[in-house]
Amino acid sequence: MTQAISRYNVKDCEAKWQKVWEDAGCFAVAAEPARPKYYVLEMFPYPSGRIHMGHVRNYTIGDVIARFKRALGFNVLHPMGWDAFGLPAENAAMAKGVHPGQWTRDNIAVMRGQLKGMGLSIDWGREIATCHPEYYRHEQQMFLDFLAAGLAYRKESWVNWDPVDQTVLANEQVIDGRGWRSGAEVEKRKLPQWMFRITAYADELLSALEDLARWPEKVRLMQHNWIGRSEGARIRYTIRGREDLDGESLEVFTTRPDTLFGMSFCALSPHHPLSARLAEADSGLAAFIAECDRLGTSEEAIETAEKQGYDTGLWIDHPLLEGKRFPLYVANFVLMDYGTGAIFGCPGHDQRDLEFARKYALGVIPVVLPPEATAEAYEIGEEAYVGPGTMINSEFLDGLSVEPAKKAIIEALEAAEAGGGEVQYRLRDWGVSRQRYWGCPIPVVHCADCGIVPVPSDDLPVRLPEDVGFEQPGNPLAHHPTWKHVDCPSCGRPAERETDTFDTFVESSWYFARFCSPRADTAVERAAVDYWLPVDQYVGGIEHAVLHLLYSRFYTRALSKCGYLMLDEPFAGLFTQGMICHETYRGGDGGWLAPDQVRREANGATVTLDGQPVTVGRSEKMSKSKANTIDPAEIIETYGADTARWFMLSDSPPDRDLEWTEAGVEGAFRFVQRIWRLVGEPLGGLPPAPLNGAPPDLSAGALALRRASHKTIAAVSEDIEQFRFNRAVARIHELANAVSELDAQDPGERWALREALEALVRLIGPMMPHLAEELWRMLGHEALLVDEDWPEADPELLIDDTVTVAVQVNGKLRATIELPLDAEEQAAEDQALAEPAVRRAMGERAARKIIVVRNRVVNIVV
RNA sequence: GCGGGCGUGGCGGAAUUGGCAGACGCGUCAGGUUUAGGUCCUGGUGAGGAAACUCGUGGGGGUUCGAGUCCCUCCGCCCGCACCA
Repeated sequence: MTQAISRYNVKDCEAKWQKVWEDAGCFAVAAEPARPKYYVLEMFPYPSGRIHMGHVRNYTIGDVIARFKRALGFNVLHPMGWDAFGLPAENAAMAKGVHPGQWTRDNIAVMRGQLKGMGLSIDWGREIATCHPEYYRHEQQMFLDFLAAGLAYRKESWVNWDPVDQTVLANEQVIDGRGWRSGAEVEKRKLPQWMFRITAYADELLSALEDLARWPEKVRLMQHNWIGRSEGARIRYTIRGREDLDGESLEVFTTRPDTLFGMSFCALSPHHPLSARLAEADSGLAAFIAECDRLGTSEEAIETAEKQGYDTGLWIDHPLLEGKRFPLYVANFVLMDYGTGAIFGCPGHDQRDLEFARKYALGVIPVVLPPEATAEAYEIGEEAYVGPGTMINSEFLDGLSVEPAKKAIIEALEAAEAGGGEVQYRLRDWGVSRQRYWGCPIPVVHCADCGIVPVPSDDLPVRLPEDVGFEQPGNPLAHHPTWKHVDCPSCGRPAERETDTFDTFVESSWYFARFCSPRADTAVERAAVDYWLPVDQYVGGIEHAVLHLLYSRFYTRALSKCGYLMLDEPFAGLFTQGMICHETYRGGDGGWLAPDQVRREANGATVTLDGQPVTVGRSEKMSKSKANTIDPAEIIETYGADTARWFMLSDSPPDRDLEWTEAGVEGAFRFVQRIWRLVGEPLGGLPPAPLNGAPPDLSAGALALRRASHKTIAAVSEDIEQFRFNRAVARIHELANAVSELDAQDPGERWALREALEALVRLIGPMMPHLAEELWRMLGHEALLVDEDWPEADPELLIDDTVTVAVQVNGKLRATIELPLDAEEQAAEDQALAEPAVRRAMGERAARKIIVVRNRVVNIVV
């Protein structure tokens, strides 16, 4: 009854079904308030030119979820767009003379085609590109609203300057002292900047992390640490020693106010305003500050830098001890970015302070006595003591432990009006000004008379000019002959536009909301966002743990404050996928070789195509710099999208790194062909669709296959729900094996075979949609598989009537026995003791104790 | 330094959360069909052993009838943050 069939024609088939889905508008959705919705979103791509393997993995995972939820009956929103502003477009303009806009649009066209070739269940009618004025005009309006709400402001501040990209970077965009994109060592510069007041939400962004139950613990932790909440106290000191400053106060922040009586100095950051003032009259100090600036902020610089200070000659009074005064230094290890930019030093209980005190021969007074130590004998050696203990040498704090001492000292400071309790965050406000062309113009005008004037809403958008040149370094907007010259919207006199553009992370902070009503005249349509948001499942790379994912959480709150949304958290569920890795190769000259420049010889050695030796390196993240990339377009061309998708899901759990191998892809391809034969060959002998109730008196083989089908349905459903695609794949392999094993003879068996094949086809649907659709049609169904409901497992077929139980003697496995499900303990014992291998292992000894775990194990202790 | 994760066959990884370690796949070996095959089918494949068995989840120790799973300790690798007061 089986017959040989031709090979599955991947290319024709995939193109055919993609067209069918598109023509039928299968994935176009509208808000339907009566239906449950599910919003699946993958981080939208930057249009760099071609899709890479990371995209394939990202969009495959998202598409499996989208198709699965759709089959479960949800109204699924699954859109796609382009994060289209950014520096690479400008670099391309400089290198190739193409306009950034043209380059971007060309790339989008190529990549859209590539993504469509993957067979994604995307509502392409909602496609957006952030470089389009219809997108960024709304962003400009949001900025004006933020400005009015006090959420955006302008400030002169020390910034991270990327000398290669010629722009400012936010703190989150500096990795190990280097620009996140250029890799150039970042310099400190003082510039006026537009800032977003993310710190206003520091506490909320922190505490709400606890409720993000469907976010990876790792990401929540990284955000927790990034926000960096510390409880402590602000302490005000009076400055002495110079007439014009005498009586002014200096504020410091500390998390250890309990150690106030152990202080021996205060120190200012080199960037503290007071340092600058003092340096005006002190050339030695000015030189010291310049020296500090010269030392980088790189990891090595910090590790090797010695604690250094400059004695200002000034003194500060102790706030609670009459007549006690301490020297004031400027010190290289005090950060202006954190707290108040000034510290008090307690060498006994802070390692940095101790090193500083030893160097400048300052006092070291222990004020916290470790539990085992005695006050008389206790001294601080090379290590500051930071553990718990009892207060000593501390006036009214003596005898208290650390936490009560903190409370008591804060009360005393408040009473003396010299400070009080305070919470500090490591999080800084988000600097959004970028000195670049290819970004959203910041809609303000600088007027000599009126100052900073927002562009009126009616004049939006402020469009980027198309006619710009990239001949000179710096920002083309600033060099443009006419663009920036405008009349002041307020007084009408000649004024200048702001030439900075927004950080591109601003666009990605609200695109998920725009997708809900992508063609609306307003930024968002309330009914649409109220229905669709939040995103139910977001999928993307871990690299955005504290960038995009933190900015978006802030921005959503800011939009809600300004009336755009009624929502705090944009992403209810988050999944972070692992990277795609590949072996690395180096030739004789040490240069990197691409995978298609090497081959494997029969003896296992790896050589270049002309036989030269190759050093095989470890598997690393695919990157252009190591030449270990594989172009997904070539894979899809050769094997088809289903094979690429299936391989992506097969072996590695999706949150772990995936090792790309040629053998693995070929294995996936063989499975595609195998399923094709498995369904196609017995086709003529199967009962026709639709399949009605099972015939009575099924053979054992038919019943076993039915059980396998339903167990697989249950397991795969659960696995997809839990993102365990690799396990789902294994279960599907098992069902395929079970199908192969049954040689269907009678009508009951043929019935069970059709049931199994239909289950198989429906289960692979989300993962290999083209193959599944083709086979569904071959099985005789008129309707499209994408419109079918997800299969349901029959609970009765999930339970076997017998179970295999392990029999142990003293915990060691000696035999297995078949028992009826839920057999009585006595029956299990009897059967276990009757096993020859068990009797051998027991020898002459009698059972002292028998532990029976029903349906699992019998353990005989002798 | 602080925080987090991981360590299981030749490889990717399973293991119902304390109950048959190695599912499934890749690779490989043997046999077969076709034979131009890199196709397909059958069987084997943690190590040692002829077998009975013994050993085996990074190392060491512990709890337990029973540990990959729990506890202690050490080692290695990866990631995030880092002079944060």
